[in-house]
Amino acid sequence: MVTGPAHDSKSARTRRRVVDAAAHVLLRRGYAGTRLSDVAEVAQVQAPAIYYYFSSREDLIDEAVAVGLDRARSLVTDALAEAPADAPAIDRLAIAVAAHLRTLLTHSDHAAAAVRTVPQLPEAMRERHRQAQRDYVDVWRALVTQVREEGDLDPALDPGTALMVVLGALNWTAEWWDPARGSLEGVIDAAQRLVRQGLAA
Amino acid sequence: MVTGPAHDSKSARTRRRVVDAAAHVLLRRGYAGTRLSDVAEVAQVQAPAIYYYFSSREDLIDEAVAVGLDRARSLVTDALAEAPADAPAIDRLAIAVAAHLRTLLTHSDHAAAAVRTVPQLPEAMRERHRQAQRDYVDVWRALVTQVREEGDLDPALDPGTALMVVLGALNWTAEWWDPARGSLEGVIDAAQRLVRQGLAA
DNA sequence: CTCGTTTTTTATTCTCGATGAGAATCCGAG
DNA sequence: CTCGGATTCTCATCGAGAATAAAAAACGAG
Repeated sequence: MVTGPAHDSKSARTRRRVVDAAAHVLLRRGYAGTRLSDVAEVAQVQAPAIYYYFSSREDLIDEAVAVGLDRARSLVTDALAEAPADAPAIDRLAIAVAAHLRTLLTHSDHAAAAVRTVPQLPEAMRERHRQAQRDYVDVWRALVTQVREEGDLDPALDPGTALMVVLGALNWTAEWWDPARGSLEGVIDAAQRLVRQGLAA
Repeated sequence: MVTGPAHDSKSARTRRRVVDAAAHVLLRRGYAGTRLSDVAEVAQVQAPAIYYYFSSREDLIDEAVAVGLDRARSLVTDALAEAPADAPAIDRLAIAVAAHLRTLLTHSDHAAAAVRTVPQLPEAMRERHRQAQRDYVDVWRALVTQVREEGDLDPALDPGTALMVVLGALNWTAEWWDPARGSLEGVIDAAQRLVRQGLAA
C-alpha cells in the first residue's frame, strides 16, 4: 500500500530512511544515476533489504518523487495559510516565492529531488505524477489569477507563460546556488524583487 | 576546438552525427542515462563504431558538451553583434534573451543539452568546462553591468544574483515549453517583459 | 520457546561499456 | 578496371557492476 499505517514507530522508520536516502541520491545523481547500492549505503542498509519494502527500483524512486512533489506543494500552501488571507495577492505571491526557495534550497532533499528529476523520468513514471505536478502548479496559478484580478499584473503578460517562467527561475536556483557563496536570504530577496517588478502592471 | 579538420566532407560527417546524437540523448536522458547504444541508434551506427572516433564514453560526452557550450555562447554573441552597438543595454539584453531562448528551444540540441546537463556532470568533467561556462556567463554579466551603468538596474538588486535568477528562468523553459502548446514568440515575449520590468530601476 | 516480522547472505540474471579480430568500403596507382 | 592498402565499421564477446530472487538468519512480542 502506498498509504501506510497511521501510527509509525516500528521499523517503518527504516522504510522512511530508505525513501529519504533515495531522495538524497536522486538529487545528486539524477534518475539514471541512482543506484540501489548508493541508496542502501546512505540509508545504512544492505542493498537487497530495500526489496523488503519496495518491489522494484522504480517503485522506490516513484515514491520518493511522490513524497517530494507533495512536500513541495504543502510547504508552500502551509506558508500561505499562515499569511493574512486578506493581504494583497502580490504579497502572498512573494511569500510563496520565499517558501519555495527555502524548501528547495535547504529544507527538503525530497522536494528538490522531485523538482529537478521529474523531467528525466521515463514517460510512464512521469505520467503517474502528472496530477501531483498539476496540483502543485495550480497553487501558483491561483495566486497569479488573484494578482491579475487585483489589477497588479501587466495585462500584456500571458499569465500561464509568465508563471512558468517565474517557476523556472526558482527551480533552477537549485542548480547554481551554493550556500558557501551567498546567503539564502539574498537569493530570496532578488527573486522576490524580480517577480514583483516583473509582473507589475 | 578539440580536433577537427577545417574541411569536412569525408565521413567525418559520421563523427558529427555521433556527436549530434550524443547531444540528443544527453538532452533527454541526462548524463548517467546516456547509453552508447542509444546514441548509436540515433546516429545510425553500430555501437562499437563510436569507439573508432572516441576513445571512451566520457570523451564523447565531453565533446558534445564543449560544442554545446560554445554554440550557446556564440549564438548569443552573434545576435548581439547584429544589433546596433549603441542601443540601450537593456534592449541589448532583451535581444540576448530572445537569442538564448531560440537557441535553447529550437535551434540546438547541443546548446540545450550542455546547459541542462552541466550540473549533473562528474566533478572532473565539469572542471574541464569551467572556463567555457564562465565565458558564457560573462557575456551576460557584461550586459548586466552595462545596464547598471546606464542606470536602468534596480540598485537594490545584486547584479550577480539577479543574473543567475534570470538565466535560470530561461534555461528552465526547456523543461516545460511544448512547441505544440504555445508559440516560441509568446515565451520570448513573456521572458523579455519579465526581465525588462524585473530589473528596472 | 515459538511464530511472524524484518534483515542479511548468497546466488542468478541482465545491462552496458569496452575491446580485439577481422570484414566491408573507399580510393589512388598502375 | 583491378589490385592493394588505408580507412571505416561490424561481430562476438568479455567483465564489471547492477537489479532482483530466494533462502537463511536474526530479532522481538507473546
